[in-house]
Amino acid sequence: MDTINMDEAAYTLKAIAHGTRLHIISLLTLNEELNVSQIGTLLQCEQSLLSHHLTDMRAKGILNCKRDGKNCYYSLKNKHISQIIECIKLCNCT
Amino acid sequence: MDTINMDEAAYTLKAIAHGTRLHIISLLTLNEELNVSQIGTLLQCEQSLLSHHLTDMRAKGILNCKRDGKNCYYSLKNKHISQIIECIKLCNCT
DNA sequence: TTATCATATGAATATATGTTCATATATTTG
DNA sequence: CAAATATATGAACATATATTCATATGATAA
Repeated sequence: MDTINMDEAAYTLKAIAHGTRLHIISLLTLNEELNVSQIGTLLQCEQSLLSHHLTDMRAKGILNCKRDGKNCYYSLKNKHISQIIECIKLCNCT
Repeated sequence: MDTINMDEAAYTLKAIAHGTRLHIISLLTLNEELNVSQIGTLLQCEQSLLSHHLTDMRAKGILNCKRDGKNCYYSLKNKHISQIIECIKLCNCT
């Protein structure tokens, strides 16, 4: 309940409060890991923009990244994050 | 999983992705309803700023408001929203 | 070893969000 | 009705976030 925790929670929420980013989380909930091109194709998102999103989400502790040859595979750092989407949908359906 | 739902979810998330706003939700999780002055005291938040937050959260469907005399009592429109704080804390503790 | 593919980076710009301050409105009380 | 109290509003400003574009880096293959 203290302010500091709320700010930390807000920091994480801000990192995901965006349609494209939630979509990325959704894809990585279903797929364990995907490379940037795969995500780009699935999301119809331009390369550079997607890269910025991924880099930022990684910097903020939402995603993991591992390189394999030319490709970079992203995955969820903590799967609990997926629940947020479910939770919000419940809120939006009232 | 479709984009439109993600944008809707993002809209709601953006409305709460802020330390003060999460704190408001936390207070209203514990208290059912509180008036603006009470929230202001508990949060140590300046009147006008708090009012902007409350008005916006109301406009975006997070809060309900009912006037009783000079006071306005705010409450959560959908209690599911409280879970988000729990959920995020789990994510931040890894 | 250069051409190609996958991804990242940085600067510029556009847009959205948060904060402050002054002032307005609504309600109650004297 | 005038004063006091509770809350809201709007404009100005500050700051953060998103998007685009050009270019860089890293890795593989020809």
